[in-house]
Amino acid sequence: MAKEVVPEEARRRRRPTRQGTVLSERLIVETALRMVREHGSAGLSARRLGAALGADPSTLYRYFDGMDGLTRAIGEELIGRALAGWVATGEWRADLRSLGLRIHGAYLAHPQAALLTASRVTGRPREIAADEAILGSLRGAGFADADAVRIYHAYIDQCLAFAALDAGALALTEKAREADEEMWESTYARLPADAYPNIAATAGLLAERMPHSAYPVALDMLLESAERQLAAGGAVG
Amino acid sequence: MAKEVVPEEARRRRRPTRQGTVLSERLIVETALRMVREHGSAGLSARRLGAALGADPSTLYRYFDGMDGLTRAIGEELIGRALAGWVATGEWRADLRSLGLRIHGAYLAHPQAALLTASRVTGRPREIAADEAILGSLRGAGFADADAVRIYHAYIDQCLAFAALDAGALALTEKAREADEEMWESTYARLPADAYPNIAATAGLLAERMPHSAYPVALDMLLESAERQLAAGGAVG
DNA sequence: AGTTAAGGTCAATGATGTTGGCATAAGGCG
DNA sequence: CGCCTTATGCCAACATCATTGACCTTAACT
Repeated sequence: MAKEVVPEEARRRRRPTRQGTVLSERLIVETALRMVREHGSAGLSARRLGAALGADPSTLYRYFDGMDGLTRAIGEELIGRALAGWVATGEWRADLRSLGLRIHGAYLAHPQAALLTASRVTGRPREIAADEAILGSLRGAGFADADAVRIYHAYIDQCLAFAALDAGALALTEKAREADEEMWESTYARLPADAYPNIAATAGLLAERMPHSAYPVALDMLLESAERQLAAGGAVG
Repeated sequence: MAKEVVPEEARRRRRPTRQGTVLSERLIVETALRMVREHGSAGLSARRLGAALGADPSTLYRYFDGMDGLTRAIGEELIGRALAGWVATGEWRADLRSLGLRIHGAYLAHPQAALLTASRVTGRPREIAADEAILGSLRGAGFADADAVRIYHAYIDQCLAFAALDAGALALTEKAREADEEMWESTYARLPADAYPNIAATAGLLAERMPHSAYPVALDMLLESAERQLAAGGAVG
C-alpha cells in the first residue's frame, strides 16, 4: 500500500469507480458531511462512506491518512462555513448575540467534527477575523481593554464549550440519546416528593426544557452581565 | 444471557474470578478511571478492562448494560467526588459558585473521562442529589419555578460544557497544547496593527489570559445576571 | 445436605479501521 | 497511434471492537 497520500493538487489520473463515480477530496468530504447530518455521527464509517460513494472503503486511504485525517478535513470545511454571511450592525449586544448563535449553529450542524475541533486554537485567518470582530465590538462599545479581553474570553469559550457539549449529545448513538432524553420522564419525574421536593415540583418543566440547548439562555445572561458592567462604568468580576 | 442487570445493592453472591479478584461495581468503575487516566480514553475497551480486572469481558454485562452504562457510572463517580464534602451555607450565590467550581475541578482531574461523560445524563443518585441541591438553592432564593429551571439548566450545562472544553485542552498531547498556547504570542501578537487594531491593542492581555480557563468569569457573569433578574422580580430572557 | 440460580466463562457473531497484493486503465511519450 | 509506467481502484485478510446465548460452577438459602 502507498505510504504517502497524494496531495489533491498533484492528482493527475482520475479513474472512475466501478460504479462510475469519479472521486475527489472535495466530493468525499461533502458526502461525509451529508452522511453525518442525515444519519448521525455514528452513521459515518469507512465502509458506509465507501458504499455511499460507490467505492471500496480502502480507496479512502488514497485520499486521507485514515479516518482521523478525514475528520480533520471536515473540520476545516466547517470553520469556513461558520462565518460566511455574517455582517456587524454596530449594535454590539445584538451583533455578539447573532454571531454566537451562528457559530454554535454551524458547529451543531456537524457534531462529529465539532467535537474534534472545538477545543483547538487554529490561528487560521477566519478564526482571527472572528476574534478581531468580537474584540472590536466590545472595545467599540466602550469597554476598557482589560474588561474587553476578559469578556471576550468568556464569550468565545462559552460559545465553543456549548457547541462541544451539544455536539456531544447529538453525536451519541440514536439509542443512547433516546435513553438520555427519556431519563427526565422515566427517572426524574418519578422521584418521591418528600426526598426530592425541588425536582418533584419542577419535573414537568425539566422534561420540557432539558432536551434542548441551554446556550441561548446562557449567552443572554452573559451579555446582560456585560451590559450591566458597562453601565456601571467599571470592572466587576 | 441474563436480560437484566442485578442492581448493586441486591447482589448477594460474590464469586471470585478465575484469577481470584472479587468484582464489584465500584471496583470496576475505579479500574476504568485508572485505565482512562493512564492510557487515554481510547484505551478503554471491554476487553482491556476485563483483562485489567482478571475477568472475561462478558462479565461486565452482569454489572452494566453495555459500555454505555459503564460510561454513565463513571460520570456518576465524578459528580460524586465533586459533591463529597460540599455543604450549602444558605447563601445561594456563594453556594452555586463554590459548587460550580468544585464540579468543574473534579472533571478536570480526569480529563479523558470528562470528555467521555460530560454530555451524558446519568440519572443516578449522586447526580440527582446535585440537581436537587441546585434547584433547591434557586427556589429557596425566591426564583419562580420556571425561572429556577431555566437558570438551573444554563448553570449546569455551562459547568459541564466548560469542563469538557477545558478537559479537551488538557487531554491534548504536550506538544499540541504548547503549540496552542504559543499561538497567542507567535501569531496573534505579531498581527499588523492596521489590519487588526483590536487584537494588536490587546495582544499582551490576550497572551496572559487565554491559556487559563474562562469558567470562573463566565460563572460569575451567569450568577450576576441571575441575581439581577431576582432583584427585578420577574422573568427576563 | 440438597436445590436453585447468580455470576463467571466460552465461543460465536457481525461490526469496525486498516493493510498488502493485485489488476487495470489513464495519460505521458515515442 | 500504440506502448509502458504507475496511479488508483478493488479484493481479501487481519486485528480489534461490543455484544449475546449457552454452559457450568459454586455460593447461599432452606
